[in-house]
Amino acid sequence: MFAACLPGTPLIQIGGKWTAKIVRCLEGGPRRFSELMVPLGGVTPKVLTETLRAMERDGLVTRTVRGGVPQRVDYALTALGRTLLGPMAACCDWSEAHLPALLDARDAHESTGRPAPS
Amino acid sequence: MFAACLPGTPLIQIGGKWTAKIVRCLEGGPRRFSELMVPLGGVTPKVLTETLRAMERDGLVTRTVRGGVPQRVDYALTALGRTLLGPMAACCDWSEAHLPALLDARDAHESTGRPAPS
DNA sequence: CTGAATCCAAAAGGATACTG
DNA sequence: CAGTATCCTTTTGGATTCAG
Repeated sequence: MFAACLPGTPLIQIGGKWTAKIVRCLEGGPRRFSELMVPLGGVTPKVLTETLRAMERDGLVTRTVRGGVPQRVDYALTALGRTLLGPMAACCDWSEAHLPALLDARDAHESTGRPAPS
Repeated sequence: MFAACLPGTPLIQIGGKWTAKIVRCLEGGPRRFSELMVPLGGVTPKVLTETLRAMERDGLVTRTVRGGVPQRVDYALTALGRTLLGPMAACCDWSEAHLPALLDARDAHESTGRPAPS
């Protein structure tokens, strides 16, 4: 979802489908596994685990196991992870401002360009 | 590569693997099909066509067929497409500043966390 | 030159069930 | 609660070939 679009380098894509939302969910402080599951809306534990592991590997989040009978694990942004908040905000601002226009264009194109796809 | 990460909306991903680089290639003005092929480094015509068609459908680029014996087609950013340059620059700045740190973290994690994956 | 057609491999994401 | 283990579907991107 987040492309490292340096002109001279091969294209690198950072993160998967859920990375952006996870970063925003962690913006306000550490969250538990289940506290991430719910607001993400329908992500499966397998995918959430994979994504969080990848982000941990990349130094974007920390994973803290806090024992106890109902096990508890906290995820939090690292300093590096917080540096993503800036560009992420730029993307969100763009979405709020221009995504409707993009979707309008998409609808319009489907109406004019291909009236009967049957 | 470009996630519309509004908190309340379902996640929408804008563009594919090459969208970011295409936008940057078009930043300086219209480009022809073959002028996009080369700097993108190894994209196949099929994928480039698909990506450009999607961007045209979304109102991000215009496609202008200029006849002639060697056929010529120009692609250019629309006003909407140019609004992407801002957030895109933020992403590129982030990449330049923090991508090395991310890759370092990735290497370090692979060394410490899993010494013998055989 | 531009791009459509076909076929294909890999990866991402998801459903479901089970474990410490 | 916080995952792990399997299996599966869909999507994406690519190689190759052919056409206007």
